Amino acid sequence: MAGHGNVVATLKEAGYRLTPQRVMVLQAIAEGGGHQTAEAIHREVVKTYPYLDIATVYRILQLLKRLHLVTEIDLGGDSARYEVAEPNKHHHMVCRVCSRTFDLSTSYLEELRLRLVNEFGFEPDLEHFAIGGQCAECASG
Amino acid sequence: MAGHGNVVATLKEAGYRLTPQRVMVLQAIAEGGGHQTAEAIHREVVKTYPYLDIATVYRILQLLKRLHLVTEIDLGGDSARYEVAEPNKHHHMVCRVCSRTFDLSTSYLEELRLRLVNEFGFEPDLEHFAIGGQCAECASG
DNA sequence: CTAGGTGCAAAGGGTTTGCTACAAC
DNA sequence: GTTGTAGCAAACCCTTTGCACCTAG
Repeated sequence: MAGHGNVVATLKEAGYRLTPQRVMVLQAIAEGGGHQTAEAIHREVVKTYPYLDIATVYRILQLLKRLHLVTEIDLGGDSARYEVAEPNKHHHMVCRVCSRTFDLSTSYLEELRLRLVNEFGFEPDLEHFAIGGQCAECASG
Repeated sequence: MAGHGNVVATLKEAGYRLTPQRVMVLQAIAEGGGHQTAEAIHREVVKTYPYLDIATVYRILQLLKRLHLVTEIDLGGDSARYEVAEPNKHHHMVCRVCSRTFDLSTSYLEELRLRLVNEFGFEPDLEHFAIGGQCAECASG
């Protein structure tokens, strides 16, 4: 897998250490494909490194979230799920007043999508999505 | 407040008892206005009836949810919030294959709205919302 | 009367935190 | 050598559950 160089670079630039645990967690998220729970990630890594603690997984996930390397999807009921962040994929919020557009990470709509699929079996088209509304500046001004 | 008759009727029809606790919880939700947590509801009722247990609040909320009298909104991070269900207000899912439309409770988009407001200060226009996609039947058929 | 509901207390599950030893740099 | 991290265990928070008593119908 290429692209891991980015992760390493991002970690180092931010002054974080590249530990085996972080590499393994990152691999597990990437290889797992979809949206995985912290527990699933832990279960996967433990196969090859039995000492990894679930608390460490949570700390790493927080870190990766903060660095925008992974995205958290949390529907409330069960545990949160994590996926590799795809920086290019996003939707838009369009202000009806000033017409400016703001990026909106796919994860926001991913939560909605997951619920529609799970609860209704309805697979929404969310490819080119834009939400109209009023931005913070125009609302306060 | 009129409309409480509906609630009483719904409870009785379903074979449930009308207890003071249920009335008080329902009142607290209605009067609280927005989306309240179980703890906030409990805090409110306890002012006039100090014996109400938080577990009872949760049990009543589950019941009201099951009867579609209140709606649960759960963003994952903090505790779930509850609001009176407004049966008339809903959005639509439109199947791109069969063109049928399916009702979508406002609570689904309410979660999205809350996140956009909280995290970006962006107030989305979600009045007449329709989501395109493919329904369960057309996806399996 | 009698099923269903409440209060109390304790358990549960996911997530976070304090601390000491350890490893990346 | 420093300082951030991992492992461990315990705490945390919200929510659920078991059980004996009580109350709405």
